[in-house]
Amino acid sequence: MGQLKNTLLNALTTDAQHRMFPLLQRVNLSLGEVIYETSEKLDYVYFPIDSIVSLLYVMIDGSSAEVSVIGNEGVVGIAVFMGGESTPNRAIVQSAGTAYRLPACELRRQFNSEPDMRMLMLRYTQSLITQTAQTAVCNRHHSIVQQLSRWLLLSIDRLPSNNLIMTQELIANMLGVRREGVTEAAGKLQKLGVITYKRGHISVIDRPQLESQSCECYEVVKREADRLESYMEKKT
Amino acid sequence: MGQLKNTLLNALTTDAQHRMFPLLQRVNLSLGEVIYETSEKLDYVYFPIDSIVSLLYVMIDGSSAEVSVIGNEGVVGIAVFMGGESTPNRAIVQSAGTAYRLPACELRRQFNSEPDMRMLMLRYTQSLITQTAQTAVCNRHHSIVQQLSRWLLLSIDRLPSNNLIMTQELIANMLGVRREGVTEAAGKLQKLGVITYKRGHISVIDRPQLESQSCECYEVVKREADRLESYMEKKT
DNA sequence: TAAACTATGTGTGTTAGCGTACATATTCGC
DNA sequence: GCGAATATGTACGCTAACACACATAGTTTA
Repeated sequence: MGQLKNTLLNALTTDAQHRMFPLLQRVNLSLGEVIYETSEKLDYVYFPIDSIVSLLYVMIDGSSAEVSVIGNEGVVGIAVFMGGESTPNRAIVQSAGTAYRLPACELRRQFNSEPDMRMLMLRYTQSLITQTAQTAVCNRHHSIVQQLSRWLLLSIDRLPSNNLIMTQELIANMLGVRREGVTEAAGKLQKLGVITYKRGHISVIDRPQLESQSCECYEVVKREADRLESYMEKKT
Repeated sequence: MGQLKNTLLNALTTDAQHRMFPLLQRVNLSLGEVIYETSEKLDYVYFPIDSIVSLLYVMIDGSSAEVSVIGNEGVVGIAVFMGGESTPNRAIVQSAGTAYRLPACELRRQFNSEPDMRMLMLRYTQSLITQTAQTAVCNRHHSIVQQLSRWLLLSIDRLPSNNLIMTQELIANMLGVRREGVTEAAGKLQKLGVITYKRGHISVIDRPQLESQSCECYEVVKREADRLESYMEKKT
């Protein structure tokens, strides 16, 4: 079995990959597409390849905040095997691209019957929890510049290049701040020579400096994700 | 088997309870006790009876924030079965009381071998994730009064009475705000006749009004926890 | 190429929460 | 009961982010 371009799928045993492959469907995800809505029952799960999906909590008054980001290191739809079947959040495509789609029932079946598959999914879930928890702390303590930096790092880590297609308005929705706040923060980063941007396009040109502008939250999440991923070396 | 006074243990099949009971040890947890430290390997898990445990993320500079609360509806130490063995947070006793303690390896064993046990633990984990995520949103958008109200509700839901033993200093650590901010917010709630407090003791005297002072976050988390709990009706 | 739309920039006043400093009140140890 | 330790109250200036208003600059459509 060749590279499946998604860390979780790659970590499966060759056997499991063979079982899985015929069930996977490659689909395109377009920017802004809502994969599932708050409390909606999930019919499919998605393993991003080069797309990024954000999990957003949306309040009654419409204000929102991202609680986690999922790229080719993960899977969208953990509620399927966690037993709840839905979650009170929205999953929205933050960066257009492709993903493998799998019927929810198939994942659930394999999760229940295959211990390896289960461990894989649970370890990933734990790293997702860490990300969410760190977001909570970050929202409490850090400035918009720090959070924007963290967010950009999380994004480019999940993309093949350092460019992302994303308006400041959308970033503001993710971070749960005003669009003007993002304009200001992005302006600062640009003045520092860390990024350049123009109308819907952002390029990171100095990653080390971006890391230094970010808070420790990025590092904590990354380190924990790496630690958990290191358990998941491929077996055959 | 009588009532075990912890929702999760109660939801086990009678068989499972019989297996479990000899392994459980009733322990006292004192206020402020650290159950486990950041990235510390877990030797035991704890099922609170009338105690409350907070999961805190602590930053390098010492500032902190609570990401979830665990009472007799849950278990402290999910990392044991999620596969990571540790998490980058601290678990600290927020309200003194008792808990059942179980060796980590026992829980892990039963989690892997007993599908019922597994589903139970995973559903609970999902509700914990919801709580963490909602905390992230709440930290972003809501005032100290709202957050304090939410926090008080979460606490008294897990206690037998409406009184809690807790200094404003500790609450401030949980919420990740200044102690003075808590003093001010608590003063407002007292002036409104919602709570009374004196030196380390807080009493909720008008719960409905406390709910109206809180943000929607409390409701969202509670509803989701109830939904997930409703799956876990005891089987025999 | 003009008009409509979308994205970004900028300014002004407001406010919640912060940091700091210190005062007062309550409880504990001896 | 007295001093030390701990908990709470209050005040002042400061700052980041807010809400709102509007200007400018690209991009799409007709």
